[in-house]
Amino acid sequence: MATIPETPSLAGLEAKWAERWHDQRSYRFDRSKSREAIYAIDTPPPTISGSLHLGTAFGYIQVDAIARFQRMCGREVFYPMGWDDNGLPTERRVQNHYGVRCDPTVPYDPDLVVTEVAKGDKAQRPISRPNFIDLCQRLTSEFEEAFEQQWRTMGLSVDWDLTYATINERSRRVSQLAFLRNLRRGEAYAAEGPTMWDVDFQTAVAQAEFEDREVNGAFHRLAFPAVAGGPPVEIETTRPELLVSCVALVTHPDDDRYKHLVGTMVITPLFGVEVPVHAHPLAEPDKGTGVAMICTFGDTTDVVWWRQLGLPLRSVIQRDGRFQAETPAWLTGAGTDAYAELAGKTSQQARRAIAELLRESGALIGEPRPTKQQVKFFEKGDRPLEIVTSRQWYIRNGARDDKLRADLLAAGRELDWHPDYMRVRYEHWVEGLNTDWLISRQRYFGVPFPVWYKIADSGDISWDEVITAEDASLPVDPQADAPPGYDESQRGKPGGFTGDPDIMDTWATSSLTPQITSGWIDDPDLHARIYPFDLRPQGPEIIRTWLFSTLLRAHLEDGVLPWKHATINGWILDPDRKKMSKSKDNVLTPMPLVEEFGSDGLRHWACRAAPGTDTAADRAQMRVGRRLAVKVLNASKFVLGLGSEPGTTADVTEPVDRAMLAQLADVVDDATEAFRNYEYHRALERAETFFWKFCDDYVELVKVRAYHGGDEGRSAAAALSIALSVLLRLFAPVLPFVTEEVWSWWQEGSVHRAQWPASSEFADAISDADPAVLDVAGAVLGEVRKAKSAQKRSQRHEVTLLRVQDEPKRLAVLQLAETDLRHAGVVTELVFAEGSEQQVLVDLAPDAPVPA
RNA sequence: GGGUGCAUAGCUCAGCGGUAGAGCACUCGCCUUACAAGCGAGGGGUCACUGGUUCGAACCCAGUUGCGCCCACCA
Repeated sequence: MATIPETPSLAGLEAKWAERWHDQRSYRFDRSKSREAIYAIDTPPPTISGSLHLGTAFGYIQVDAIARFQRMCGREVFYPMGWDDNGLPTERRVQNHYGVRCDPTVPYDPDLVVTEVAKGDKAQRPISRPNFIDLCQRLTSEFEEAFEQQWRTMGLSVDWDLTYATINERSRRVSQLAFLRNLRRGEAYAAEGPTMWDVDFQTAVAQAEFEDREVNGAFHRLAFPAVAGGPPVEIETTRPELLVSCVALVTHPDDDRYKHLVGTMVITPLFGVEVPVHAHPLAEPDKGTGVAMICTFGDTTDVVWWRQLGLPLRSVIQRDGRFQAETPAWLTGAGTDAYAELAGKTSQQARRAIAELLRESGALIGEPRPTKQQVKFFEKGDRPLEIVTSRQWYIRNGARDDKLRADLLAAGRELDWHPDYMRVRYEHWVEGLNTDWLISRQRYFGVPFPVWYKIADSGDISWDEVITAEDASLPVDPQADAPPGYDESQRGKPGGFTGDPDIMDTWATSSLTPQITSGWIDDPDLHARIYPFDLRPQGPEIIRTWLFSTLLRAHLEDGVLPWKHATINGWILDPDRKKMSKSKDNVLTPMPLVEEFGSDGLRHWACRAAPGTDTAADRAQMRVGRRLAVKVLNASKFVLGLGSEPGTTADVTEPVDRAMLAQLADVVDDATEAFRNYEYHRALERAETFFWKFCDDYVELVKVRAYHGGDEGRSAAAALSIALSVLLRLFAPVLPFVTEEVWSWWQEGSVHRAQWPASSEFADAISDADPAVLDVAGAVLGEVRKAKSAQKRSQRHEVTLLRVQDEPKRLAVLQLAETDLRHAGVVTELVFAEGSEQQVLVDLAPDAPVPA
């Protein structure tokens, strides 16, 4: 047992205890426990970057408080930590960090040397795919170490032997096996079709990764001559450059203005292509002229029309976002000349060019009218998404399967959400799904699809002849490994094979975090002990991605819910209540705040916020936490400095002491109930309010008696030490450092492995206790303090006469605390008088003569 | 446009049927043998607005306004 320092301090507590917890494996998961005795958390793997964001820390600290509570309740907590190092963010970071880019045609260079490049240096040298992946792994492992250090400093009670990375071998194996099983059951499939495409990253993008942004556009009004003569048909478009891809016009079937046109042919301006006019209910009479141009493809509605009306495919935009160089086959004559002006241009460039051509030709009616429009972007992208035709892998998600959709909605209702209203976001997402989940990405750093394709004797790839990897061989890299029954010499040869070039979307891996961490494939014993998990904590913005996709994979694989509870944390706002974001340059990182307020101060701030509630990054609130931690140190020093050995409940005989413990019993019951319901903030609030009252009123009342010893003094000392033990444990989940420090002064072992307090521990010290004693005495003491303050006297100033008038019943209660009240108020004479209402009269002694 | 959450002291937030709360900030005091990085006291609020339910509403219901977020919206 350590000695109590003369002046206790928070300085150095993080370093001291984080190291000791690590060395002693304080939070090691004991896998010998049975399922009922285990609490399993499906920890979110934070995206690896240079430093943690304060918002990330905010959410993880709340989860840690829950984990610590469950551990103290006697459950073995399975609390892993993952690193999301998979996918695009890492690729982009490697590109910028080392000034390289992946070029699969470059051969592997085993001696490649790269160095960090200066910021803003945009030059990127091409390197091979294996070299590129090496760099991704090198960079992420550096960041992982830094992250772990920061988390430990903030006191996360993670078992650091249970870390995982979304790109490591186990994750690749689990991802590939789950995919193959989806494929066998018909839940995964490949399809060729129009796909939302990012022209910069040159990859397909899934519905969940779209976001709308407002951009400046312009309506161009165009005239289409009718083949049969008569007035031309006018349309409005914001994408005139797609005129070359126009395959039809469309109008609403009930629009009387245009009914006569349906079934007729018109001619595209400039390009001279004859296209039909169709009727379709998705055409909106009040948009533009009421007649829309259908192109392959300008937007998702075009895709619907194209499918339902059986229109031809006339795409010209390539995967790099540029108009193809060759003149499209459907153009002749003047159309060929017009196209020459567009070939090789980007959409933006083509738009300007075509507007000029249209103006010259007279097909443009009036000038383009500027407008603001909402356009779909890849959330990480810089240019609008285009729609290109490509072959992609999908997993069924209920978008086109009513039974599956209904099952997933039912699963969402079965899950316990904290707060409950977050469930609605999930339901809306599932109800609004309109495409299956696109899981393939045309990128490099990620989990490859474990499939190959046969190459026909003609040399053509037979995309329908899929060769799948054997389960036991996983993980495989089809770019490096030959499929079963083939050898490497047959790669790319007629009669041979070719590997699938794509990788899986990062969510296709992270949707399997429960399977990855639980040992689904390679550790069935562990899997049985922790799966399904108890808790999935996460942010609100990834309900539609991570939460939904995890639930989907578990449903498809096992037909079960992967966890019982989901907690959704709130956002961190800057002090002006604006959402923090990098673009606003108002992002705070946690470590400087830890420096200033201590980890306990930061944790206190995070745990004062209700689950799911957006919270301002308020330094004043963190200072409050720091103050509380300091107070815990000092109050503990006082209690433990009373000298005697810790008292027992039998020593607590005085009414004031019993009243305090009776009130504490209620606090313990309430805090326990709150924590069980994931309301860590209520538990903290209850404990904290009690603690300050305990310090200000109870300790002040009994201090002198405790010093004096005897039976009465022993009663106070015992009550104080019982209360301290309980309070330290109540605070332990939120203030792990200061509580552990104090615990180490007088107890064996860690407070974080101590039993969560129960009021039954001191039940025999509070039987027949009247909790009002403390309140009544505290109120009178308050009157004494007020009188001294009003007369600008020290609180140690003598009260020559204290006269309390009150109802007999309250007087009787007050008399139980008479001696303590005399000591605390420095009262010489105390008089009680019965009366109908409370009146307190305080006579202060005249100022003492100044000693000569 | 649909959904959802929020609106309580100058600020940040608890409270969610039973006499309006905390911290910060502000004012005035106090070296008081746990703590001056402390302690005591004080001022400060039609609980957004309008109706309703109730003996009683900050709290429940309906509507209104403002703010945030999610989804839809590319002619």
